[in-house]
Amino acid sequence: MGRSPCCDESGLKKGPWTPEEDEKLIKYIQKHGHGSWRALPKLAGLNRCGKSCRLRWTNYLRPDIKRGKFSQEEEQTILNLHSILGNKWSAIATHLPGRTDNEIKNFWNTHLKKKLIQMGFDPMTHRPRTDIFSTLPHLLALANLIDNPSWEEQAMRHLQAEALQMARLNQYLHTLLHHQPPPFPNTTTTHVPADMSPFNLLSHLETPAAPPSLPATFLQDPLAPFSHLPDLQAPCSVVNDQSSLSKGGGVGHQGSDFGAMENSPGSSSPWLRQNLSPSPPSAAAPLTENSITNTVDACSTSSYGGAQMWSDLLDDPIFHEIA
DNA sequence: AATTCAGTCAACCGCGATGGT
DNA sequence: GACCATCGCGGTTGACTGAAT
Repeated sequence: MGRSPCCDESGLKKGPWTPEEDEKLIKYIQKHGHGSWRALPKLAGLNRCGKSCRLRWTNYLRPDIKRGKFSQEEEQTILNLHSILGNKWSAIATHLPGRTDNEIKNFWNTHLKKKLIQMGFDPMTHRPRTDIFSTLPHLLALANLIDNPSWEEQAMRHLQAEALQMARLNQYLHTLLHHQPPPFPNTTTTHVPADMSPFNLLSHLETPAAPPSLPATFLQDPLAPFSHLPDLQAPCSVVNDQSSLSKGGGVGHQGSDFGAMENSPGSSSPWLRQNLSPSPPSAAAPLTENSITNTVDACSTSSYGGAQMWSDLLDDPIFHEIA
């Protein structure tokens, strides 16, 4: 339980590593493996603490480390995983081969976080921000509407776009419900069919077909269909499954992801995903009146994050003003 | 050319978790 | 069960670099 004293020891070198130190560390680990990190520096002839050696190896010297810019795919994967896992950088890193948790964390803090903020999303919850600053885009949009002679048309488009999000959310929930959850004897070792992965399900949301109404039992207790699953609260099984997501979606997640979807701050990732997609919502297939009605009914009563989105929307005076 | 500023990223720090005795 | 050593994680810092002034 106690803290490691290694970094408190005086006389040990700190700061940037020299090429000579790197070489010593690489040669030693290649020959002997790292074994005990605490013992390693002495054995390798380094005047560093074990912690520093471990960090240098795992974040920089490891042979399988991928360098260079993050691809669009990697960026999307990070966004998706962060919406579910939060700041679990090591867990996210297990789904991005060759990337370190430190690298992903830095990329998040320097790029993705800002990107989300600029788009009006809370980077922690992945949901539209409701504070004073985030209403600015709304205000600007409203100003445009007032200035524009065809504001009714724009308002209708705005409403359609919002409703489209709800329709997709509804469809997503429906898809979740209609996949029979497999028996999970053990959450850490069991794989689920590919389609059970929330990310694979997300990919089904391309077409906003008229979503069916949700069963009343679901509206009362959305988690009930999954109540037999062990450990609904813990999203950590994602961490244990090294095979999913980044490897092309061939293998899915474990069942506890449902718990993660429900309990994690980022349960509105479909919403975010749509908003980050290159094509604007209004470019998608038209909504039917029925789908909008169903969506509003479902989302306003379910406990899924979408309900909160909807209630946020209803609480938004600007939304009312436009409507 | 010098200075300032902002962005990036390697490295450090502190804490909790884990495993051994 | 208590204690201790070690590991691993996430937050933060600070050096470095390139762009802007």
